[in-house]
Amino acid sequence: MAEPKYRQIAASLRERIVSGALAEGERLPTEPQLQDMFGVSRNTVRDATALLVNEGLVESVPGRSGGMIVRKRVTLTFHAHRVEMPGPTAETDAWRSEVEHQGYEASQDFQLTIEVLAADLAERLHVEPESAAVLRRCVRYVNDEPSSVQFTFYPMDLATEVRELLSPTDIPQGTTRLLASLGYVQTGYYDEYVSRMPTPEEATLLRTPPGTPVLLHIRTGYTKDRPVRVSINVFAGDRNRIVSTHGDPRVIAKFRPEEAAG
Amino acid sequence: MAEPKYRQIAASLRERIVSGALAEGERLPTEPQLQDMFGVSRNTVRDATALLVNEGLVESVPGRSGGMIVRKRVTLTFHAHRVEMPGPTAETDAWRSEVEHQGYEASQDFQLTIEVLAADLAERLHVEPESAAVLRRCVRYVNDEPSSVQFTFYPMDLATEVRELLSPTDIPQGTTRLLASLGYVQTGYYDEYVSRMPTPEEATLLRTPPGTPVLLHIRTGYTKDRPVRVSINVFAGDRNRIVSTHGDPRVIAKFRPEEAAG
DNA sequence: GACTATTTGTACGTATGTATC
DNA sequence: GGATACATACGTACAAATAGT
Repeated sequence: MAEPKYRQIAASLRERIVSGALAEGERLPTEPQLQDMFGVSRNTVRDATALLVNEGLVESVPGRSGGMIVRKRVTLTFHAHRVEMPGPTAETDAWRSEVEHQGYEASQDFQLTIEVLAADLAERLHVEPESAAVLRRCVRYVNDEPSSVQFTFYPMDLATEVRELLSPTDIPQGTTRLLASLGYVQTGYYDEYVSRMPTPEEATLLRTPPGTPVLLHIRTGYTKDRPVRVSINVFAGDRNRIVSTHGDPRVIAKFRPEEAAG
Repeated sequence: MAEPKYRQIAASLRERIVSGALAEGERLPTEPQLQDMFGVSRNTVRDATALLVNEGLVESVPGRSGGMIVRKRVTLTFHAHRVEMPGPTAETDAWRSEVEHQGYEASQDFQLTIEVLAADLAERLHVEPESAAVLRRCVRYVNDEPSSVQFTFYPMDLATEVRELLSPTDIPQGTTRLLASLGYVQTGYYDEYVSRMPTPEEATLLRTPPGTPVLLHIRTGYTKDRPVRVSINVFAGDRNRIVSTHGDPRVIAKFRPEEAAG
């Protein structure tokens, strides 16, 4: 057999989806219908649809008027450059204003804990592995749907200098600005971008359907003297993209005017 | 049933993997062994391992000494900031020197075609949809394994001005530098980062196992007068990360010395 | 090269459970 | 409750890939 039946069936359905013959939100034929159409058993049909689910193309909904549904995606744009580097462009609550500027409703859950640092995080912060750190965690919702989670780690010795970091509520002015006002001016940062499948915890938290990867943005911030924090943003890959601009701001404003606003 | 059997089995195996009890490259118990261990049918065992495969945790190898193997990942770092913005830091072949600096062997396949622009690309380039464009495509191999693909689109009218863009071979000095020497100096760019599951074509080209997402880096480059190109980098998510630094170079050099070199 | 043993892959059948309308 | 859809779980059989004899 050149190509297994279930792959042929998946290819046939995939073609109808990407070509637009099956639009977003539309239902695929039901399993019994697909059995008849392709002359195979139900299990073989399910092997085919499982492939599409894991590609993130369709989502299954049980029940009378359920079925395999072509997934739609509303993409929120997250501007990596707008949040940092103190100055006139830094905003009170950068993420919230981003979301609202794009016409959505923003909310977040904040939580503070003290954690033992994993080796890779300790390395980024230039502290001993197993050191303690303050973790400020923020689950972010767009239109009441979880969209991303941010984990920001501060070395413990910094938190003892800047006691506000231990405040168990969101800091309205932003921690970057707070630290700057106390002499910890961020003069540079190191950004990493990674894509992988979510852990089960992340999938539950972000309510990602099977076949949805996460996009990680890991930012290490430095003053002129030391690393001051590591921030890990975990984005549901089907609902977010990250944008960053470089070079002459007038040029960007000319060709991406929507970026200059907000 | 609170939690389905196949999910319980997957959770049990997952725990042994993430805890390190099952190290990278090691084999999971075989299907018959798992049937005995958990007292379930082979199909149920396969449902469990399929979950792990789609999470990118394990990979299946058929055959006598095959099995389900815990995946290992060698991560190549791609520096987004080192490639662009003409100046003393721009290198002859930025990607190649990156890879070799990290101790791997680099090679690439180059191909030039003329394409009709899709709507989203035409928008980025500020040209009419369905316009023609030059596509310079580069498949990049690390240690002879495909690692990423780069698609760079130049508007057709620019290619008629800069005929070298139509050369069907790699331009050693780099197209950014070539364009700059002809007066098309890149003064800014717009970066987008996206994570999604690969299309079957991408999965074949990059030889990604099931459960591996791709990481997309889309860069639109501008002179002071116009967009001059869109470059789409498709990275196999299990083998690549993208890094970008901002702010005072001395600070970065102090805390990430490995970034200053190479 | 032929053969065998082991392991995963494909494909079928059946039965029952759960969610939704 | 009844109808319809997907989800779970069992069983069976044979195919394909791989390593060793």
